[in-house]
Amino acid sequence: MQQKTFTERVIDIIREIPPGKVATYGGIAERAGNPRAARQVARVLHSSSRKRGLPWHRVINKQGRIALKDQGYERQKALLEAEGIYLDLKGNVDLEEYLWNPIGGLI
DNA sequence: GCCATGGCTAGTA
DNA sequence: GCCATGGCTAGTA
Repeated sequence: MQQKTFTERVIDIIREIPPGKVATYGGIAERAGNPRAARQVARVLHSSSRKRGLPWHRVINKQGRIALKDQGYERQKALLEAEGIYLDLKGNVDLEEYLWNPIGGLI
């Protein structure tokens, strides 16, 4: 029986983030089994969100901010707003309101 | 093996 | 500083 790799678990988790909610790099890494592998989540997003069709835009940093810059920032912001997520003037998302809580959602 | 990568982050000066 | 991958290199058989 083959265990899933860290990367596979990360991908599965990202897939589960529901529309209108967001998750953080660190939070995803933690759920996937390694709280310190946040950068790994970023790498996965960068390398396979296109081919795997992941909802990459629903992943932001722990400060509630979009990590991308320039065009990437604009694209992500537009996609989040299209799902009803509000970003303030500084581009901050209120994690209290929008952070996905997988516990409640899976029970 | 070694090294770069990468959309991070906890914890200092 | 952290760390899971992928790619590339040296050094054996």
